[in-house]
Amino acid sequence: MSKSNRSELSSDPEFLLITKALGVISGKWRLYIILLLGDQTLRYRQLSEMLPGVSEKVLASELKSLVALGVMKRTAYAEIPPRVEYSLTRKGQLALPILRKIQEIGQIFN
Amino acid sequence: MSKSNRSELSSDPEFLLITKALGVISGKWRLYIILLLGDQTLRYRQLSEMLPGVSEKVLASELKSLVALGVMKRTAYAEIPPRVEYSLTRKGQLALPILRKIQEIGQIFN
DNA sequence: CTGTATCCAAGGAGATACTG
DNA sequence: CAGTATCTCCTTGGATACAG
Repeated sequence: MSKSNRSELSSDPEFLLITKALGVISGKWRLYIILLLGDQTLRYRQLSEMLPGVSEKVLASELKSLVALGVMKRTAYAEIPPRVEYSLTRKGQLALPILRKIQEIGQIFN
Repeated sequence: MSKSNRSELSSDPEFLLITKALGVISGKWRLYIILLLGDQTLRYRQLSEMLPGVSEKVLASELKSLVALGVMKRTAYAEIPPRVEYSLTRKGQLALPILRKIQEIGQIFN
């Protein structure tokens, strides 16, 4: 990383990229949820069961954020009872290999 | 990521790795600071000048955390005025290529 | 020069009850 | 089944003054 002195970090393109990336992965559960989904398609209930200890409110808002960020897509079926499925978007799948690499960082510092 | 149902996520080794990794990179400035340092050795003042808008308290506590995590090492010289140099540890250098990759995630979601 | 000590505000995360 | 709505913390990040 080379740096020319700017008066504001917010005008540094690299800083903006890093901030964007952190938006995708940071949060206590966010990265874990993405890796958990992986290449699968899962229903809300399935995700919820795979995340014991994560409250409804937290899971729902994380999923909503991930959809807004363009990481996941949400597909709702007009059935009763309701069925909603989550899967990674194309962008999410593109990022997946790098996201998996992040676990290696955990290994290095163990 | 395959999941067997455990009652607690905290007993899932993958969750622990991810949490550890997040500890290294998450925080508004942490990842940026690591990449900024890169292969160089820099003094406190140099880092401070490269991070306009980051207060002394925040920079100092981030550096302290990074040292505690084993990402950076701190070398103090018994001189007047004091001189302190920061550089990546071996582990930090090991992680560096992956950390750089994280910027690509920012690119994907731009 | 290289940091600490305080105090404060804002947002993230959690518990619980309720709804379409 | 798939979420919202509230209400509470708790932690992170920031401003500023001070210290070794």
